[in-house]
Amino acid sequence: MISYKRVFLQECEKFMQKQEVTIYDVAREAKVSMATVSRVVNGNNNVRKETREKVLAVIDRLHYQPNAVAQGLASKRTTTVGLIVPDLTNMHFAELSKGIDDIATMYKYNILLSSVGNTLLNEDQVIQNLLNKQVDGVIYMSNLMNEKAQEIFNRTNTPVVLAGTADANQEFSSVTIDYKAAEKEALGLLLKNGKKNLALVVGDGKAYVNKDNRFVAYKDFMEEHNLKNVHIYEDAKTYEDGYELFKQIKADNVDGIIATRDVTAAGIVNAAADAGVKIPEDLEIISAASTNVAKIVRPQLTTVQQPLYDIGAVAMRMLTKLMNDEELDDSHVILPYTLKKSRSTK
Amino acid sequence: MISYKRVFLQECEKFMQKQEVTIYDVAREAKVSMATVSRVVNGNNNVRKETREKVLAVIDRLHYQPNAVAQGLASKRTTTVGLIVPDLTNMHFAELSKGIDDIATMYKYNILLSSVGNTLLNEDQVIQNLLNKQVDGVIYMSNLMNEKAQEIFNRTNTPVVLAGTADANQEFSSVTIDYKAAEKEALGLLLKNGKKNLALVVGDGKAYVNKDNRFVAYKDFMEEHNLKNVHIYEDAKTYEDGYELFKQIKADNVDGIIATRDVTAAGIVNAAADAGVKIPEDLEIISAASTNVAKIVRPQLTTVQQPLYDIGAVAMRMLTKLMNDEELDDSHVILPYTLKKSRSTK
DNA sequence: TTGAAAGCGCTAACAC
DNA sequence: GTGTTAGCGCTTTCAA
Repeated sequence: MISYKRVFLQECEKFMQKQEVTIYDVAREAKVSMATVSRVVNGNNNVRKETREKVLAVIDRLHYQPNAVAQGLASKRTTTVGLIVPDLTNMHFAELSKGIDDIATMYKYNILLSSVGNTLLNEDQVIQNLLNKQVDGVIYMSNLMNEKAQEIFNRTNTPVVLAGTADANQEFSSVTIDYKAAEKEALGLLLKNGKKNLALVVGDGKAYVNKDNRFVAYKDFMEEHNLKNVHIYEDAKTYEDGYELFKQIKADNVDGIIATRDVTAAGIVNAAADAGVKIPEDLEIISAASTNVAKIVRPQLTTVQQPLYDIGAVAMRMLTKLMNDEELDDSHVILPYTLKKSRSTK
Repeated sequence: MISYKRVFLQECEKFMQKQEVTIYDVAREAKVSMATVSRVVNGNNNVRKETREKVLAVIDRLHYQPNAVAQGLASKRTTTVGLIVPDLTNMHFAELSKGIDDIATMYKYNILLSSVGNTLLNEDQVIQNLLNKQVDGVIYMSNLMNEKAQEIFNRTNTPVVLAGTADANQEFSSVTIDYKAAEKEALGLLLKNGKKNLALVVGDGKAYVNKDNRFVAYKDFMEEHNLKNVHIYEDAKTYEDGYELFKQIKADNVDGIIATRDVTAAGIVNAAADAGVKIPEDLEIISAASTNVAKIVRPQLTTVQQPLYDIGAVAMRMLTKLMNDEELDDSHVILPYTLKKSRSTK
C-alpha cells in the first residue's frame, strides 16, 4: 500500500514540484535497509565500505537530506540551543552572542533565538516556548529571571547556563566577571584622581549585575571612604538618555561617573562638551562596558573591559558539557576584566 | 503492552526525575482520545465546551506542554524561520534582525539563527542545515549569495525573502532601498558643496549593494559630471580600517567621501581631526548607514537614513504571506530613504 | 462532537 | 555487517 503511494509520488514528482526524498527512498534505491542508510548518515562504523559507498552514491544522486525534525523526535536530541536575549541591538548582547554562536557552530549546534525585550510575550512564555521546541540547552543572558521563569527551568531537565549575569542564589551555572571588584576599582581611580562627588549611571536598576553587584559595591565604597553624596541614576539606556541626564548631573555637582553603558557615557561626554564642561578636568567618567563607541567618542572613554566574547564562548562550552552529561569543573566561572585607562580620566 | 510501559514510567516518575507528560497522558486522565486533546490544544472549535474545560483542567494539572518537534513532524510546519546573517555585531544587521524578530514574534514564529561570517562552514552548508531543520521560511540578509546557495534555494519549496539585499536577477523576493538613487543624491550633495575629488569607501566590494549598485551609481555619476579621479576603497570594515585609510585618502587629495559604514566614517573623521584636516571645510563625508555612531562622532555625520527596522519587518511580513501560500502584491519592495544632513557636510 | 488508526521520517534495540 | 521492527509524540483523515 505504501509502495503504491511511493510510486504515485514518484510519478507526480516528474511533473510537479520538488520532491522530498526520505531515508526510505534511499534504502530502496540502494537496496539496503533504512537502518543501514541511517548508519551511513550518522557515520556509524558498522557498515561495510562498499555498502557505505553504494549508499552515499544514492544519497548524492537523489539529493537526500535527512529531516532533522524526524531525527529529533526519534533521537530526542535536536542539536539546537535556545538563546534568551533582551535586545540584539545592544552591542553588549551582540558581542556575547557572537562568542556563543562561534562555539555553538563548532559543536554543530544551531541557535534558536528568543528576544525578551518585547512586551508582547512574557519571559516565562518565551522560555516555555523554547523548551517546547525541545532545545538541548539554553543560554540565558537577560537581566533578571522572574520567578515563573525560574520555576520553568527547575521543572525541566534541559540544562541552562547564564552568560554575563547570574541569579542571586547561584542555583544556575553562570559565566561573569567580578562586577563588584570592577566597580570598586573604577571608583577607586576616580577617588584617587581627586573626585569626591561620585555617581552611578545604570540602565536597568533591577538587573542582577546592578542591583546585587554594582549598587552594593558603590554603597560599600561610599561608606568605606566616608562619602555622603550618593547619586544613582537609573533608566539611562540610550545616547539621548545620557545627553539629557547631563543637566541633572551638573545640577548635582557630580564630578565622577561610572556609566554602565558606553552609549550613555558618550551622551554625557558630548553634553558636557556642548556645555563647556571639561573632561577629565571638571568631570571624569568611566564606562563599565566597552564597545566601539568608547574609542569613537572624544575624549576616548576609560572603560572596564569585559571579555564579552569569551563570556559567551565559555558559557556555550559549558552548556555543551552539560548537554553531554559531563561534569563541570566549576559551575560559576568568573573571567578577568581590565580597567583600561583613556582620556576621560586623568 | 504500551500501557504497562506507561504505568511503569509513572511509577518511576514519582521517585525519579521530572516527567515528560504527553498528549497520551492527558487523554487518559481526561478520559478522552488523543484527537480531542489535540483539538483542544490547537484551538479547534469542534469540541464541546465541557469537554474542552475538562481537558484544559487536566493539561493544567499535569503541566502538559506539547512537543513542538512531534507537532512539526506530524503537521509539516515548524513555526520556525531561518535567519541568515553575516555578523550580528554589525549594527546594520542587528537593526534588521530586530524588525524581523518583532514581526516573527507577532506571528508566533521562532527564529533559527545562522551566521555566515564564520569560515568554519560555507554559506551553502549553513543554508542546507537550516532547511534540514524544516524551517517554514528563510530570511536572507547576507551580502551575496553564492551559486550553490542559489541552487539549494531553488531546489526547495521553502520560501525565501532577502532583506537589505537582492540578487542580480531579481529571482528572489526582496526588500531594499534604492541604493543607486541614494548614492547619487549623496554624491550630488558633495558636488554641490564644491567637492570634486570624490571617493567611495566600502566594506565588502563583492556585496550586491556595492558591486551592482553603489559602484555602478558612482561610476555613472563620475562620468555624467566629467569627473576623472575615481577612488574606490574596498575592505574598510572597522573603525580602525577607517582611521588607517585616512592616510591614503589624504595622499589621494580626496575631498568628498561616501562611506558605507558609519564606524568606518567615524574612523576617517577622527583621523582627520587628529591630522588637523577640517571637516567639512577641507573634507566632507557622508555615511550610507546611520546608527548611533553617526550622532556620537563629532562632527556628527551626514547620513543616508535607511529604514533598517522596517526593511526587516516588511521582509518578515512578506515571508509570513509566502509561508501561508498567499500572493504577494509586490515581490520587490523598495522602501524610501532620506539624506539627513548634519555637520560632516556643509 | 468524538474516537480509531494511520502515518510523519527517523533512530535504536535486537536478531540474525 | 545488515535487516526487522517498535517506537518518538503528534496531526489528520475517516467513520461513527
